[in-house]
Amino acid sequence: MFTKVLVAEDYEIANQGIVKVLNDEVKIYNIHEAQYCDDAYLKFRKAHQEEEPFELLITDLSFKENHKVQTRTSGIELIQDIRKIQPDINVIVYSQESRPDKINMLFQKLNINGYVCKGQHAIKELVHCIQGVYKGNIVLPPEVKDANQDNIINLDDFDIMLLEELALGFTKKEIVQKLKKQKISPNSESTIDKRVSKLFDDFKAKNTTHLVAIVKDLGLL
Amino acid sequence: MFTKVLVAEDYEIANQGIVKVLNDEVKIYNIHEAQYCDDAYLKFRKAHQEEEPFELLITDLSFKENHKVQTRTSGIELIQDIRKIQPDINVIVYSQESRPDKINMLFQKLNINGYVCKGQHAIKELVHCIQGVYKGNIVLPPEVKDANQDNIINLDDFDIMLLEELALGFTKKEIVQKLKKQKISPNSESTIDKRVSKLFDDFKAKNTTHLVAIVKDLGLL
DNA sequence: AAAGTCCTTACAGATTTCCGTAATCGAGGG
DNA sequence: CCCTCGATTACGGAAATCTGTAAGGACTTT
Repeated sequence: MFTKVLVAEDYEIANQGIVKVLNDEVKIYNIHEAQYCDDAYLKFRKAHQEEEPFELLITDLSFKENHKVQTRTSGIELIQDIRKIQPDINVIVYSQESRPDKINMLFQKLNINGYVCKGQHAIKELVHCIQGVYKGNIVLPPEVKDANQDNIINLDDFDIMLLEELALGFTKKEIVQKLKKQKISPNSESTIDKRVSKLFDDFKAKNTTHLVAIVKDLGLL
Repeated sequence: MFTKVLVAEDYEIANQGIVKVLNDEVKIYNIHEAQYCDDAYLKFRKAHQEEEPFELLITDLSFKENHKVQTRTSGIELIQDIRKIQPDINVIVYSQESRPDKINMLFQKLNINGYVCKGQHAIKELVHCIQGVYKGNIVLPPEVKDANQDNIINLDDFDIMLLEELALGFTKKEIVQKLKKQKISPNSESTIDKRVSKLFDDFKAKNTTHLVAIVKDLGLL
């Protein structure tokens, strides 16, 4: 089993809960805690420099900013930064987020090893996840397994970029100009039209405003 | 101090944490727990019928739906339903939500007595909140106190309704028709235009799509 | 009573959206 | 080689958005 673990979670009650679960259920005792993203990063770098690296990172996604100045505001950045130092580190994300698209994004873009959803069965799922990751598996939460069958709309980077620009209030003409300036193709207004129309169909949206509202609700932006 | 308390919180680790805090810090021992909204409601009604009512409800806002069928999905409905039975019950909401507008809404629309934000200092804040509510005070979280000074954009129900309709993809003409059908005034297209333009100014939005995106991000919808 | 303010409403024009049709181009299969 | 398919692009027109100006009513202030 893993011997040295870092838990990054700003919510102190949950932080204690995780430690307790690791102790009682998984028999891991060398556990370091961090309530701030920056703190987690520093602890990680120190351990790596001293050649006693962590084997597993369990982290939340969102960290509240408060009096202390934080350069990393989200667990995503933390994971990216830590992976730069130690690419093979095992990462389990432990977060409130339950939207399948967003969770899938974590697996695809960050190559995390496991995900546990804060919720009613967090203890059981966390134990199962740690054991699975230790065996080298990718452990999806039940929420995603269920949803993964159908209902997946394949959005490429261009679609996402379009949605982001639209959500920022840019007109299609402005987007076209940006694309031409950056020499990204396709970059004609009519293609943008077509693409967005396809998104209307995909998400059953009536117009651009509706589309952005839907996508925001789904957590894709 | 309060003697009989109901804790409604689906996240089991947090649930245990609250009980522990109430025991250790506030010396409350008659604590009943509920992991489901419906469960909380039934326990409450039973206690009230047996004339041993709860004095305080501590509840989360969001409850995950799962295998069990839940008629109440949110803590808001739970509070409303419980208030119908026992209007003077003290209610403390204990939730992830940190956006001032949303928290303010809870105080204004539901007349809750206190709010504690899940976070780094949840224990201290929870204790402080319970003690304040026991003295008959309304206890705002620090997040809201800080933000309440400036930065508040006053949205009336009409504005919210407009934003909701726009986010649902209705055109202004459709909204006008709805309003006329429901005999709600104002209901002219030009007033709708003016109102939305004012919202543009308030939120520094470039167009309707941008506006809805901003408002979604702020959590007002 | 007069002046000022705020909200509602009407109207008009420039711009943008939305949704057709149609032409072009490149990749791949028969 | 030709044909098809999908993606890109061009173009056009009805509808909707956005932004002005202006006028009327309710209310307050002086």
